[in-house]
Amino acid sequence: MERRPPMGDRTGYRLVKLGDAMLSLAEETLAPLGVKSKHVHVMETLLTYDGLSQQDVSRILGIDPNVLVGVIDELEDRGFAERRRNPEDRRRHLVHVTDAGREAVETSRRLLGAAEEAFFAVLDPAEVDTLRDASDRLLAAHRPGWQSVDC
Amino acid sequence: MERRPPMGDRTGYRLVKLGDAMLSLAEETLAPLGVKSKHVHVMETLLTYDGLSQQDVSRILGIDPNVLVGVIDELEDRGFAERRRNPEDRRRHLVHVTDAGREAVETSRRLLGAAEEAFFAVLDPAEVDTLRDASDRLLAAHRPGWQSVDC
DNA sequence: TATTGTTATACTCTATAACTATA
DNA sequence: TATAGTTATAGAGTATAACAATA
Repeated sequence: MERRPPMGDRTGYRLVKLGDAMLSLAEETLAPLGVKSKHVHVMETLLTYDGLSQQDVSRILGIDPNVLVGVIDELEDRGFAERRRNPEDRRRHLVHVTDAGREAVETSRRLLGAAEEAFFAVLDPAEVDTLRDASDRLLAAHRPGWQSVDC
Repeated sequence: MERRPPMGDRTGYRLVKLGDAMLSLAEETLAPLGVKSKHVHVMETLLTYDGLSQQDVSRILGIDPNVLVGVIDELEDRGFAERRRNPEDRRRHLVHVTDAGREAVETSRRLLGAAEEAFFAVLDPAEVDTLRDASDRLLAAHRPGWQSVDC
């Protein structure tokens, strides 16, 4: 007999499941690069802003500083980043993204772009626009720190 | 200085964050009832279909049978469900939702409905419809077993 | 004294496999 | 032998607090 979860009608339930699906898509897409999405997020952030401390990165991404330690350890293991002491404040690290790391980020952009394009192919372009726009406004309204963080 | 995560432009990243936000909304809304969303999901499923075994429930909801054991233990602790042996196959349990459980489910529907209405208030009704419809089609296309499971 | 990065700890989730009782 | 429910165990993720080096 064919049965389905009765909460499937609820928009919120669908969006939770859709979020899961998008995360799985990202992780599966990035697996061949030997990294998870959080590694790419950290590298993207480091490449966008100059001279960030680990604290800055953790504030921008909303991940705990103690978690960031492990992520950067793993980036160093893969040769994608290097910790350098900040000479102006020797408590801080300036985390440098290597050429290999930059290349990995560029590949990840290409792979994720293609994966998402395929994923959203079942929708009209106008629907994808609405998804982009509506999710942005919902997060701006309900997630403090979604748009920008002071640091 | 004001800084934001550079991946915030990616639709997939937004939908992951939106899924997180929706899950938090549900858990915070249900907290006063002393249950998490998974407990409500199990009760909703039991109330919708008669005579389900725990295996059936775990197939419909996509949660592992060993996890379901703990969820039903907790529902019994709160007086929301009772395990009864199936006399036709004494290996199986018929899980019965008590009156208190049924009442909790009804309250949860009311609370979640109100919480979602407030959450989506920043959108036009047409945008909410698109969100509902697009998420359904994306899940149908990419999540095997989203629509229905055989059991 | 306060802050940055790090380590230690505990708690939750999840996934796998082993075990029991029934069939 | 196979299945339903249960238990045991290990791994990942997360959150909190303590700690060393530096300011």
